[in-house]
Amino acid sequence: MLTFITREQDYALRIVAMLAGLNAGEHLSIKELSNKLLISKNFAARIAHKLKNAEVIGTNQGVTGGIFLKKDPTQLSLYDVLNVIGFRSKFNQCLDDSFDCGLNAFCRFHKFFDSIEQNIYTTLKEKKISEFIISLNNKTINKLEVN
Amino acid sequence: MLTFITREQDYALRIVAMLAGLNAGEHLSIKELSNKLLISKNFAARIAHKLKNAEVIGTNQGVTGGIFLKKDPTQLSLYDVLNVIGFRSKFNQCLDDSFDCGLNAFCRFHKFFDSIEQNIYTTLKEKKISEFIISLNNKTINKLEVN
DNA sequence: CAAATATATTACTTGGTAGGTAATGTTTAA
DNA sequence: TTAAACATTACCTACCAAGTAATATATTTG
Repeated sequence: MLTFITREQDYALRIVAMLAGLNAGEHLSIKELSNKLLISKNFAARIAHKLKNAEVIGTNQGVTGGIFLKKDPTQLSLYDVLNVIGFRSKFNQCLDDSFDCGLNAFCRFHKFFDSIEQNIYTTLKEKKISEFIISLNNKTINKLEVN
Repeated sequence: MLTFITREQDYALRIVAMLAGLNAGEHLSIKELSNKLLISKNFAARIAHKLKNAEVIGTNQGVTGGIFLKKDPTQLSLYDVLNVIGFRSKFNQCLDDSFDCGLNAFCRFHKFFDSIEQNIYTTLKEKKISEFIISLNNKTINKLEVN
């Protein structure tokens, strides 16, 4: 099954959405986050590292360490987060710059696919993380949490 | 790079769009189609076979054989064609029925992704092949054609 | 200062599959 | 009969999403 966003990108969104629910000055360990969000700790750590490099989150090392949101969640779009994880999905391969399909720009499919893709990207840029906050104490997690 | 539609599905659209440009009673050989549309002959034949099984196209065997559109192109949607080639793309894996993401239906990302996906599918069902006809003699093909 | 526990970083594995190739059969017009 | 069309299936293979593993480094705390 093809998807437009990867698991890794999806996880990044979840992580940021949960950090957005913290109060100022608070942080969360990757261990706790990964348990709550059902992501492997190693995978979550790698994602966190990318988010840190992009300065979307900040990190504290050491025994009481953790990660926290660095950007304003009302200004941080879903696209911004996806982009950190290498978002480069295309609706159709012909929309990729490096792709020469042989049928030139007069192809009507090309134009149509392009308009769909632009709608998607526009929407992802409009929607901000603040609209998707995941509460630490929410009851929506239905799997056993490991301590 | 992730895409929402596969090469094979894209090729199927092109083939049907070119057949839609024929006059009643005309047909085209797979060899000629595959040359015009820059698809390998074997690959095109496999796609044509699927389209025939779904009764989207008809075929004539033998030395003067070829394939032709069987459905009314003003009624045949892009979705119809894609579906023949196993279209089951999802915007995000969490939208797949068989996927349990652990965060339940209250997840706001899920609802948001679902709305995007519904928009895409609705659009693909609304758009008909007749809007995308590829002319046999068009000048949009810029690669050398093999005989 | 040593132990515990956090993040940092990179290397490796693996399962699935998109995309294409190859080979052989069957049909039909000339 | 032969050439050329479609029919059908088997196979290949390169890529990569997704996850695992291992080790290094930082920091608090008793």
